[in-house]
Amino acid sequence: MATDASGSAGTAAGEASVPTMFDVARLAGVSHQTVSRVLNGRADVAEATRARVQQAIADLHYTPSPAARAMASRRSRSLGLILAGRPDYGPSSAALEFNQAAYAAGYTVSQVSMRSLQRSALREAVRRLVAQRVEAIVLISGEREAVEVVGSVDVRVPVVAVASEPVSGVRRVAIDQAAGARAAVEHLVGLGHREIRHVAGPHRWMDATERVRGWREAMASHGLRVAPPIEGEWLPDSGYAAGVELAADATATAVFVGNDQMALGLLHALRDAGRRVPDDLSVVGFDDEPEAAHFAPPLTTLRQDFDALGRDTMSLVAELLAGPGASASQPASVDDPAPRAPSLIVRASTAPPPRA
Amino acid sequence: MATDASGSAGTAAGEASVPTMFDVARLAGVSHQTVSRVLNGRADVAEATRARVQQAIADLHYTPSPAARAMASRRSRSLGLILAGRPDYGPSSAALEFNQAAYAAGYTVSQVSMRSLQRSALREAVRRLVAQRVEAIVLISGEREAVEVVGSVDVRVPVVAVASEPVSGVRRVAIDQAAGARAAVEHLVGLGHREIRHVAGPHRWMDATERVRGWREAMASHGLRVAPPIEGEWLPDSGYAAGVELAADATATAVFVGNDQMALGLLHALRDAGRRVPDDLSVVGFDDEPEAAHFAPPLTTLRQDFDALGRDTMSLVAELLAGPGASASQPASVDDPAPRAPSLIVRASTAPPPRA
DNA sequence: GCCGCCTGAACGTTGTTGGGA
DNA sequence: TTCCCAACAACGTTCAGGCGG
Repeated sequence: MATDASGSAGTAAGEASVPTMFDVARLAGVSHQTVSRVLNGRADVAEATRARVQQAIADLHYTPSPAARAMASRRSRSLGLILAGRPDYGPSSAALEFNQAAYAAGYTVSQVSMRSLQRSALREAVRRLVAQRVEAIVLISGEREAVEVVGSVDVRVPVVAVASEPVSGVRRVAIDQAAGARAAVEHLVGLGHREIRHVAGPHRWMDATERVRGWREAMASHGLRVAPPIEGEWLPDSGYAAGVELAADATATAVFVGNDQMALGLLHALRDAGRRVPDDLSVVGFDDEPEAAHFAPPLTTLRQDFDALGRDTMSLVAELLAGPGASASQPASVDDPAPRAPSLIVRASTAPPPRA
Repeated sequence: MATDASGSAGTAAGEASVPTMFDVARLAGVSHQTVSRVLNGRADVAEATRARVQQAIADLHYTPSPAARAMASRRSRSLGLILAGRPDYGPSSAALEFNQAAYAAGYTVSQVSMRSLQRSALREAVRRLVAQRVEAIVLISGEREAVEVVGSVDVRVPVVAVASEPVSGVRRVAIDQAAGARAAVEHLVGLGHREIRHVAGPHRWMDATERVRGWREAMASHGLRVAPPIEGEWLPDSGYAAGVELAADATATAVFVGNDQMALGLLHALRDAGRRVPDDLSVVGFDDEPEAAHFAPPLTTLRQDFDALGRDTMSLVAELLAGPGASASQPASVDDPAPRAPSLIVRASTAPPPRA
């Protein structure tokens, strides 16, 4: 009954090596092929046999070798995730949620992180991921150039990026940054503000550009004067610098700041300059990081749902992988998901402008 | 000259499939085995042959299949990283740096992230990583239980965790939390404070426990009264709650807070209660997250070098993998690295106590 | 007899038959 | 028949041997 010629894995003297299908097959009294069918849930296996095999698998603590499986099936069941940039609240959250979704979907994600964007390093990372035979590549990085570089490498797998502007060679998932900016302006205009400044992130970031665009559009739609935005680097220090500049500007009554970190620095500068928020000047941030509710004063800001963003990313990857895989029948016509709009969180940093 | 019986990979009609060693061998006019030696940098290959093979590799854009390589060599060249907990500044930074170091060392890291700690989910993650044949498992999570759970699963690979207390079954890398707490107290005592309170993190976190211990020790060494610590949940909100409590305590002149986020909430509560910092009360934080320098007032805090922590983690993994691998000659006597001490960053939230 | 190269056999799976109750 | 299962051949590497110059 025991298969004879096959059972080679004869557990040598030294290390108790990892059991193989053959070990399971021998223990269950079937062929290795039957074990394979049980593992892959194929239909034609007798219930009794299936149970016997399962038992043997459990007894031996057998787990199939992903390497062998990948080789034979020509599928790695793994995804590549590139994280380029500072480990900020937003990207970290999105990456976490993406990882979780990928894990739930049975994929392994091999992640490569880099603190700064260097074209060659980024290209190299993509190539390495492709060499690892990942089935798709995901990029989380706000910098336009990063997305362009990754999109420009010739890979034979889907590339998905978190990006608020279209980029060739890349499928996108995004949050509607311009809508958030518009909401900020509408809120301030509703309070009676007319001189609304903007402290932007670096223009090489797509989100920064989009927020500027939304701010401009909303200002124009109300016929308001659009002063040139002040550009910062996302960090509190550059927010401080912008605050120094704005404290000297007697005409401004409100500021829409590109993110919460800069808003924090800006509040600091205004405090140092003796300008009161929101009495003298209203401030709106962007992101709603956990700290924002406790700034001085608590910050009115736009919350981005980074968790949903991460999940959307995995959903798109899954569709892309399912679509063209079936055959040529499916035209792989998967659309990028619609961007979600940020939601306005009103706190104490905004109020009607001071009476002139 | 061309090998005949072997060159099977005959590029079928449809998809241009990935080239194999045989394709390279055929193009270079050598055997597949010679290609392998070139790839692995073996000695006995003539220089001219080597060059020819390299050329063929480049021409075909050949990259070896990691699956096949793993199967034949019985090494996956991959590491497992588990991230359990909120995506805070510290863990995110350490993970980023670890990833980078692993990448530089030629390892693939397959990362699984989970927002909260559930024993079964954590065990499952470990098992899945083991099933993937990772060569080591790294855990980044401050919660004691997480480390214990991961350490308790019977895996046949090294397990390394970021942990400030010893845990069985786990190699450790850490920052000296108690030393940081002592430094905080010394700083405050040096300013003349005697009634120094502590707002701790949840005691299920090792770091929280260690900071309490350091605070106690330092207080005792100065013969100071040790009031029971207030326990929070690391978040700004719980810092606010602690602040409310402390604002009512007329005897306290200084607070050492378990992390910067809670310190922020605490500052907020004190402000709301009309207590001035540092005039009425001094505040010290922990972590030095990027925001801390712009709190109101800028926060005196203890900086942890999370980047170094991440690198140390990878270094330990590398040693562990190199050690026992060679043979039984090396007793695998690799020590855990010495914990690094946090450094005190003095800002505006601390000052001498008000004159009584 | 030493270098340089090749042949043959694993490694542990998944497809694809074809044959036995 | 209608299921179920076994044998055989990939998949793309690395590792022992061996055989020419």
